Amino acid sequence: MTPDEYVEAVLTLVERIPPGRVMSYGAVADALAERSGRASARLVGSIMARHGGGVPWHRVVNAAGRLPPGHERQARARLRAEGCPLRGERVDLARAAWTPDEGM
DNA sequence: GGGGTGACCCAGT
DNA sequence: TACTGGGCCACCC
Repeated sequence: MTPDEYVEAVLTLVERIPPGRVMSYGAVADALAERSGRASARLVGSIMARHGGGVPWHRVVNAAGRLPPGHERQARARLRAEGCPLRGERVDLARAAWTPDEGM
């Protein structure tokens, strides 16, 4: 799998996250690990930073439920509009976490 | 090729 | 809860 295809795989998976649900960067990396061979939360983070436009990037947060630096306001507004459980400035991962197998 | 950086993660303190 | 140290992997000098 080429790096370019890996980017596509990440974006495709992010698009499948249902409204009001979220995945952590690590969860995305882990979910793709089986199919791509490589998994790295940092890698997913950099991919979202560089190619995240065009997908619901606000549904991807870090493992602590904190929103992406520089976009907290935007992300929080969109998540709240989707009914995503928020605890202050972070997502309640216990209730909002989503995994690919839930949607299939 | 070598070294710094980042929308990360986990375990310890 | 917050901070630290180590590991991680692609990107950019």
